[in-house]
Amino acid sequence: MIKETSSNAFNRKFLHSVCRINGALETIAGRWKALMLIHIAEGKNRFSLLKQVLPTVSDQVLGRQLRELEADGLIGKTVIAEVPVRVDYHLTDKGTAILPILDALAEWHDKR
Amino acid sequence: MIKETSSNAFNRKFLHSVCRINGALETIAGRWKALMLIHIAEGKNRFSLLKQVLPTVSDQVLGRQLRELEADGLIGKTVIAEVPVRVDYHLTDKGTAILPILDALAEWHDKR
DNA sequence: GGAGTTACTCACAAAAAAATGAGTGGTATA
DNA sequence: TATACCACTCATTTTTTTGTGAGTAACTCC
Repeated sequence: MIKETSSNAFNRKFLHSVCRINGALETIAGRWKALMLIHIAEGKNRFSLLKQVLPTVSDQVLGRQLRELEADGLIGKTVIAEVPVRVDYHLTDKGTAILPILDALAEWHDKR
Repeated sequence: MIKETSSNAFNRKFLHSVCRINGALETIAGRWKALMLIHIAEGKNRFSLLKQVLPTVSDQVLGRQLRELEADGLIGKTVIAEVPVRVDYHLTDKGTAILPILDALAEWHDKR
């Protein structure tokens, strides 16, 4: 049973309506997403390659975060009919555009 | 009973160790924090003023996020012995430095 | 004495995010 | 036939985050 009026969902919508920052933060705040974007940019652009560099992420979370990044337009995917199937991910323009902001965040974090 | 080795906590530490972005995101990803920072910058710098502009936030969450922002060095507080007691918040240098990054995020979010 | 103001805090409940363990389908190699 | 690879997906549990409702202290005004 879904409560349409749960405060939680209501508050999320409220925040989206008053400020776009919340939308932006939601698309990149998934625990592994920032690192996934960076790795994809550097050529670790497949499910199994990402698992190598993020060894402790669970399959399910990795799969879901890939789907979400795709749905939010930060990455695209190409299915290559090799054997076994191979799927390559790449950053879209929007995905590429977030990288300098992530850098800025990292630098900011070192401030005193 | 606390599991020191829960994957959840382990993964968080792992991410912090490999990339500062995750630390930065954690400090600002609380649902209300970005907006709180902006309002404090604009003079809505007290508990009750923040409640006015964020009417649906709960007292507990507002209080906790203020504590966290303070612990992370983004805001400072001044207790003024009026009656009733009054507490003013202000952005630190670090808190001020995040504002342009938040703006950049908002702009980025509008990209196609 | 009772109500109101400010700035919280606490125990608890609900919702969301992340993790676990197993399973799918196609192909190819031992 | 059995095992392995790749790229997932599912049902379920665990952990974290957010929200609810009530309560606190100190003081003032009626």
